[in-house]
Amino acid sequence: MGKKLTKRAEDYSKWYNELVVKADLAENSSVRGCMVIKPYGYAIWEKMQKQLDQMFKDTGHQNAYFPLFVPKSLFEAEEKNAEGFAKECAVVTHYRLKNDEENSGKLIVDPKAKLEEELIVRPTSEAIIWNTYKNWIQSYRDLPILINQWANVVRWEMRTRLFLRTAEFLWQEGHTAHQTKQEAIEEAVQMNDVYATFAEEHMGIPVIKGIKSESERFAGALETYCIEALMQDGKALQAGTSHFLGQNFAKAFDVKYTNKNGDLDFVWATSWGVSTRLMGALIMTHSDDNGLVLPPKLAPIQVVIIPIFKSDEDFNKVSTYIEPVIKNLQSKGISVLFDKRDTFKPGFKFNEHEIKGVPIRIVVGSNDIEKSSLEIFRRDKMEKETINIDEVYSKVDFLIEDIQTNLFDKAKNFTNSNTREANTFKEFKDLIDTKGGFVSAHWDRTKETEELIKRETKATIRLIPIDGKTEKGFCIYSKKPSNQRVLFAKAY
RNA sequence: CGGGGUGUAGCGUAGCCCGGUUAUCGCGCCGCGUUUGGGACGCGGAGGUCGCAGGUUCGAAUCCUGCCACCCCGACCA
Repeated sequence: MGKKLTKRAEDYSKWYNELVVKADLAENSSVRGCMVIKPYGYAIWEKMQKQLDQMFKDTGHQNAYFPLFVPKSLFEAEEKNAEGFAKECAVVTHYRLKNDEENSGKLIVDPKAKLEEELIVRPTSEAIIWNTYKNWIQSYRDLPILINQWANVVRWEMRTRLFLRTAEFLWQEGHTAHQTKQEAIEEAVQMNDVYATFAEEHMGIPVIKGIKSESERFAGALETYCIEALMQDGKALQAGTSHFLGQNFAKAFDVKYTNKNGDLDFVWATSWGVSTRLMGALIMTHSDDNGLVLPPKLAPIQVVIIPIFKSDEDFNKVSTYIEPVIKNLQSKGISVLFDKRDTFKPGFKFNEHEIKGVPIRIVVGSNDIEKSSLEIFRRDKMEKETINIDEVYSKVDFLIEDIQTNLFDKAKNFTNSNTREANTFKEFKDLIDTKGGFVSAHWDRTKETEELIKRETKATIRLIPIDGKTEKGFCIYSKKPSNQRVLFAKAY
């Protein structure tokens, strides 16, 4: 582990990368575009998984698992979806290797083992799932189907970035089938709300809820709901999406049910997902130049206790002094690490846990035993104080709450103060170029204008706000009338 | 797929233009000792097919050819 992290102003993406590696979250793999998620990073992902999963269960969903491979014929069934993903698919063409006779010890693909039909490694599972649902659905009594899958998917991206865009990533994808259009739309909106709640209350990341413009919409969807968050470098990150798929997939896979009147009808569908990209959002939202900052709800270690000792005798005294505190905190469900390693000096440990974003640190030594005290430190504000050992329980309870709230509030303020209105194209360009952040502006709702603005400024429409107020105005680019502002930003 | 760049120890690098001792330095790693309330220090040590293949040469990390990999900027994207 090196010294301080690079200042983020110099080069944000370098800073981000270095942080991910130093905080021991993940590293680039030797496999093209893929990453290795290290135990500490995975522990955070597991906490996110567990909490999200509970929210899915609370809204009536169940987990299931579907195949990794999608036969090409199924994949191409829903044309728009297939077209949207075609350029980034890994394809399995053979099922066997054999010894290379000209090059001993090496293997080659056996040309005799060519598959009749190629298998696509899922970039998303709509096709394979809808092909399965076809057999599950006959009557209105079979509906709704509310299923979620935790899985890995592969998208062969040209350029990759740890957590934000890797060739393989972990995610959850919900796929639901409903009797009515209304019910499906409500489901899609509900799950987008679940994502927003999770982002804000668990991750401490303020998000804006909205609808994607047609060109940013998921391939095969009629409507894409999304949450967007603003990162510390002023760029936006799509944190989650929920799609109303209409009857597109039902029609493509011929999924019909008999309704109460005895008529055949296509079902209505939704799909929704969040991925390990959320880890990227977490890192970029809260981190500072001292490293990662974790909200207590997602921190694998909430409290680290560092003993100061010179000898075994010292250690035993400190250990006896602090043991009841550890037991008590753990009994309340708080995860505590007693860092008793004698192979590292205290100063090293302080820094290590700061880089890893541990929310609370407690330091105890023989000085404290005499005074019945201990030192307690909060990572978010980098503040420490010495308190009486009896106060530690109420203090920890308070800090766990307070750090969670403080992180959200801080990020919320940042987002608010980096969301600005533009009324002319010149103003717009200025804001995008010099300040970044979200820019709220009128748009004429045409693809053409959206494309031209993107080409000239690199900013895209992140979303059409759901709670956005209507307001008469004129498109900043075409000057045609508009009745609602939309949010633009440069995005990841 | 277009434009640019880089491959030297686990990581970061010097040397390459102008070929010539045992391939440089820092971090990290191992051993011993002293240290331990904010990233310790001293001494000793281990670790290299200089991306791969071929060529030129008495001699190649260095020059030439081909290949491969990765990075950055575009296009694509959760």
